Amino acid sequence: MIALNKDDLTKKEAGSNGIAGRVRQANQARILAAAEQVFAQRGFAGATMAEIAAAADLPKANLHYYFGTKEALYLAVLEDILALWLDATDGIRADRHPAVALGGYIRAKMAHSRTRPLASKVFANELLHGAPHIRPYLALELRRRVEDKVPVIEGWIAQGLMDRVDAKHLFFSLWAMTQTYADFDVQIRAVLGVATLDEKDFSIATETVIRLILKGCGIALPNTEDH
Amino acid sequence: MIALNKDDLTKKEAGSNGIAGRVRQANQARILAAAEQVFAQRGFAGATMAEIAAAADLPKANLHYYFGTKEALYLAVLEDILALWLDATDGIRADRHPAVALGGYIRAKMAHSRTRPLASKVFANELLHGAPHIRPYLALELRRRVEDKVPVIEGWIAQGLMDRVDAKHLFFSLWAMTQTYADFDVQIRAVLGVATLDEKDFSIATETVIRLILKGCGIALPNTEDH
DNA sequence: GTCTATATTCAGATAGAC
DNA sequence: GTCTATCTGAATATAGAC
Repeated sequence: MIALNKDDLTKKEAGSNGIAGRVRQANQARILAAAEQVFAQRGFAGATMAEIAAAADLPKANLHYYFGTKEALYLAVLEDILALWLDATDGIRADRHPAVALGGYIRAKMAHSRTRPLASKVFANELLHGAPHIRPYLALELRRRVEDKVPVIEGWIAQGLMDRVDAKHLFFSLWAMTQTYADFDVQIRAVLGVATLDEKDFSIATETVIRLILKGCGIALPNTEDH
Repeated sequence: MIALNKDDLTKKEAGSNGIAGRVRQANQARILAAAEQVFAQRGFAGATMAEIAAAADLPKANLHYYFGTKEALYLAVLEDILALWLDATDGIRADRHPAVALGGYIRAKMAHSRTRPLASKVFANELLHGAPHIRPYLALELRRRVEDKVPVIEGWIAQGLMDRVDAKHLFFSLWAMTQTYADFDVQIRAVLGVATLDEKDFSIATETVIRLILKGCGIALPNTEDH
């Protein structure tokens, strides 16, 4: 399919944004997906451009052409992940009952661990080694996001909807309990004696975490069943 | 202090186990400590023998003389950590009240995160990348250890001392909640807005986790205050 | 825009002097 | 037993043909 029709060429700057732009987008997406996989498995230092190129089924020089350096490619992967990361907290709002909001948050984070384990691992690896590439982001964006949610939790406490629990440490526990199923899945699989974590394993995990957290925070089920 | 007195030489095989043996032990310990630090910060792939040597304040060739290869040194570090790891579960026994046993376990794991964060990070990094060096250990020793503790939890449930909670997933949550304070401390420090986690931070963290877990499992305080 | 062939850098490992 | 100097292999990056 090398031939291209007229419609494709009607786009402005067709030479770089038309067909070629599509090839570019497709190649970049393939490289990013391959890079996420290799960085998740090997870490930043352990990953090689050759392995990423092989996973993307493209020549090595292609990666440098699109992303310049290994570090720039890594940053591009991290950026995708970070955008994804913050969205999950959206459901934590003062107008919701804490059982619905926190239960939904746990479900979302667990679904995340199941569907995007590689993203979680890349992020975990970055944190584990002191977050050299995203420290500013943590201190600004993540911190602000948590600061936004703390008053919501404290509002629920003031309304008597839950116990007096330190909101920030509650988040640390939530992140840890849910992300461990992606980051440290080898350990979980070894203890459970299974080759892979299936839907049922995640279902039990999700219900266990929700139960521990909701009951642990003294949150009763809401009257209306609107979740 | 090159000269050595007669007493030192009276030891059997003095040449390799006497003074020299002590130097050997001291050097090996220094190398292991330096290696733990560098492996924790950089991961296995990111760590270099040169950096470990610099941290140990010894020439690079010395490391190869004592441990042969980088991988052998890494395995020696992991072995030390693994021995330490299993001991913490010792307090989980059927003859204890779950509030005492699990509360004590959480305290022990939290103390661990505070005093040996580097060990925790080396272990976390190994798990994160699929545990290539310790997979057999996980499937045998760790799994057996958990299998030993599951009946203890289920005994407490049968006695009505706690809710019906999946014992294995309870362990996954406990490990995650406590180790996150060592492994992902950058994230926690960023959100809390502090440069280092001090005793007070760990105190709040410990009480929060104990509260969440004990209440989350429906565990009431025991009658006798023997902890 | 794409890719082969190569330059450069750097880390793991060791030979051999002390 | 210890360490300097060096070898060897591998990985990032790029020059230049197509």
